[in-house]
Amino acid sequence: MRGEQTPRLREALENDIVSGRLRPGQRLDEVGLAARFGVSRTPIREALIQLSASGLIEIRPRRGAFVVLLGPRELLESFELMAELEAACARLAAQRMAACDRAALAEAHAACGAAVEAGDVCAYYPANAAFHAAIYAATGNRVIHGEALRLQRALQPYRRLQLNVPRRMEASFAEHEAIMVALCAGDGIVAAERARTHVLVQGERFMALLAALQAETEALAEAG
Amino acid sequence: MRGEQTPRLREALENDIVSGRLRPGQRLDEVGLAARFGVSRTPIREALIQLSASGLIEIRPRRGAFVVLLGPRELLESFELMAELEAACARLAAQRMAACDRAALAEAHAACGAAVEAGDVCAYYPANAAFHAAIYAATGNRVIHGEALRLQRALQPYRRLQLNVPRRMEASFAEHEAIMVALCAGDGIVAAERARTHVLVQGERFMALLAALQAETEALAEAG
DNA sequence: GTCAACAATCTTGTATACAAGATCTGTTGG
DNA sequence: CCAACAGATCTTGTATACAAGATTGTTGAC
Repeated sequence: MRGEQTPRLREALENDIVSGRLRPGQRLDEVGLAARFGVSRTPIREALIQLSASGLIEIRPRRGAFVVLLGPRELLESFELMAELEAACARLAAQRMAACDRAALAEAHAACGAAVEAGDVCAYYPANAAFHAAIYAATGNRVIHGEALRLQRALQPYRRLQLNVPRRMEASFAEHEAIMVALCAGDGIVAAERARTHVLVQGERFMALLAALQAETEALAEAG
Repeated sequence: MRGEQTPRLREALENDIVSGRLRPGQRLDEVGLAARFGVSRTPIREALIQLSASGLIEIRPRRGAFVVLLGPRELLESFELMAELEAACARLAAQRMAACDRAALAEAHAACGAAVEAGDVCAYYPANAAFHAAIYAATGNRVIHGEALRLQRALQPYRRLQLNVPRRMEASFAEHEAIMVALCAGDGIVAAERARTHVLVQGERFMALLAALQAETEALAEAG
């Protein structure tokens, strides 16, 4: 074997989970993954442990690894944490944003706008993520930046289900606009409040969809 | 082997790091640890990966695992994140605290008071940690609770150096008192601001001590 | 005397082997 | 016909073996 396998495996699996190729609740078989990636179980296990630490999968001792399926409570709680983190990021960013951060944010916002114009929901996903990531970066605090990114990724599989709500993309973009205005005005308090609400609204929208998801999951469980 | 080794190993190493038996910057030798715990390298490696994910150690590829030694910048950034998290916890706790949370918080606060009365800095450490943990718990949000605990543990090795500052213990206790007042009054805004300041003050006090620590570390590096 | 290149040694990363717990299945008894 | 149990099978958790990169110490040239 040439180099290090574990990082590659972790990224590949992370991608599969975040992109939805691996569904929440699905079991990850070590030997199967080992065969698929052409490596032994050892680096697979190490990658799984890392994914478990970042909250994307759950390892149940002697039972195996499962893509995390957040229940309603945990999902709501996670969105609440995300909302608080985003609010903190917005507050700090408003105080500290440098010129290059401003430019990056404007660019990300424009990309969101383009997706809205085109009515392209698929393009809005990554543009939206990049917009939020630009705010994290604008805090100038790499630790906060990293934590926010980690949580963003952990919630990504769920966000995916959500922008299909009619007119949600347009509403989201309008909220981004309002956040940007506050950020550029240097008003941390308002920016924080708008960011918090923006995320919490997503979380709440979710609960409705979650009910459907749960029902579907249970139906699948009964059927299987 | 009987049961699962990895969790035991992780906890033991975590303890060694948090308690300061393993110094920041120190290298962790896999075979040495394996011999010490009477297991093979495999579970040791898995425990190290978990510790790396929780931020207590850093794994440099092909180089080994090292107890994280935060530089001035990272330390300040980590304290800033902690401050934001604590502020969020205080705000949510003020809004939601149940009777049992109130009781637990009062008890933890009393324990801090006892340590102050006795002038026992060693007893104040865990009492202080318990007080903060009681606030996290009072949010009723287990995800936030868990994240706050994780970060608290990661910063513990550094906090250890800090309460030796003259009268810091008394000042810390007075700040706790002020936070409790706001929490019990249900004033989330004030509680959040006080909690944030409380943590940031710790972080800032640190920078002075850090200068000394860095100087010492560099001296050691030169000497060794 | 200092620096650079090389070899011996050590450590990590990965593969494979094996033991023990979990799951599944087929059978038996009610 | 269903429930419970015993054996077989599968999967995980750990140990060990081996290969490749990193470290260290030595030697030789300048």
